[in-house]
Amino acid sequence: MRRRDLLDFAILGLLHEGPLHGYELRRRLNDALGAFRALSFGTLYPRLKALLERGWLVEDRSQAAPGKRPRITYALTDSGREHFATLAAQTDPAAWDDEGFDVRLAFFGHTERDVRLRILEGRRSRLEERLDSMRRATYESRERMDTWTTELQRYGEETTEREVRWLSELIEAEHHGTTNRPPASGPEQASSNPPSSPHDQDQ
Amino acid sequence: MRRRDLLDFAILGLLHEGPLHGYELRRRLNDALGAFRALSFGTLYPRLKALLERGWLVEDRSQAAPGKRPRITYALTDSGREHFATLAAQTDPAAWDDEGFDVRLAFFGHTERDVRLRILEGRRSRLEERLDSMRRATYESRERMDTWTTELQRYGEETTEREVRWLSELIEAEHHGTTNRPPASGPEQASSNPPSSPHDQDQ
DNA sequence: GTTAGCATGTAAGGAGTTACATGATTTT
DNA sequence: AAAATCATGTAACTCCTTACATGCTAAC
Repeated sequence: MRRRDLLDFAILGLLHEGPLHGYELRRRLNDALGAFRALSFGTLYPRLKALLERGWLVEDRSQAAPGKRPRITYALTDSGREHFATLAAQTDPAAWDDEGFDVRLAFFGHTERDVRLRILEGRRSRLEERLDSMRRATYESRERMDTWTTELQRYGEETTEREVRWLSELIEAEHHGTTNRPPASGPEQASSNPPSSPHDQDQ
Repeated sequence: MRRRDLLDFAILGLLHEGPLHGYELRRRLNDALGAFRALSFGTLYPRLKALLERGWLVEDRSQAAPGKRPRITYALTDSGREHFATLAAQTDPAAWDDEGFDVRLAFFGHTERDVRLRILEGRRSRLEERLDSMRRATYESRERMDTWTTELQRYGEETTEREVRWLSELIEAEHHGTTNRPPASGPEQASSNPPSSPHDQDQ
């Protein structure tokens, strides 16, 4: 899944909840998903056009009251749903690198459990590798490091360790969970606790 | 300071410790600095050429034993040192966005204290704004969120809060610190503690 | 001997931001 | 009345990764 597909995946995923127009789509992409933090219209609109051409979306311009700027809403087609499912089933390394992981996680509600587990575990190994190389770099450069470089590296390592712990908790939760696919339909009370996060007590 | 200058800044900064060749420079950029995690040679080498042309660096090909591949080392010129200092004095928003902050922090040893403070505070406000918009997004979407979306947002907020606390500690340390510019020359014992990090006890 | 790491470079292609262009509606 | 936000789009530009090309040296 290359960069481009990731955006497609996110758009198609968001539209599972119902039709949206470009502006709103961008807001969700930027605010909700950690990734695409600075997605611009210059990227989004041309991409929406491409998705239309492939038949994954249909547009609805009927909202345009005469004399008003058209407010175009986009809706998922069956083919688009299918394409999303194909992407959601993929478990290549792109699913767990910095680029893709957040987006994939955001749509775990539409992802099979075994795929979820592979992605979480892939992400964890990736971070563990990174932690190794960070520690090696810290060790190798210990001579020439000043206060801030040291602090930056320390914080970086701590952050990565923390994320590894978090992933381990999510993986644990997946193993214990009974549902394979919690209904993405009915919104659930936020009070529930499946991935259970005993974050503030641990360490 | 745009993207491009940031790479220049990092290269020039690294060369303050002494001449390096391209391959090694890349290793340092990738390993030590959190940013440029995947800087490729296709970016680095052309950039080094550009820095040569501007007179900020000089190359030394004399290491090339006959019949051997040349191992070109790059060294800082006075003009390069000057340009680095100019960049190090800048305190525009680019210094505290996701792109630039880590790199700027990595070279705080060559940065004046008032500049350091402005950058740290700029970064903190930036993150506080982000936190606000994350919380707003969480609130607005509370109806339609499934378990994983919730968890992703919770973790994101927690991570950002943690970074804000970290910055506050660094800012505190800057206010209390007596030295304006800890000697970037003599490598100090890693055991020292200026930005002092009582991380594992707090919260 | 063959793989992995050291070492330098170029060319093409992809991807996305910035800037521009336009205009309505809501808030202050 | 002005400013902010909603809303859609295009074009130019920048930048970077990927793939290619070459060849040495150390380790297994």
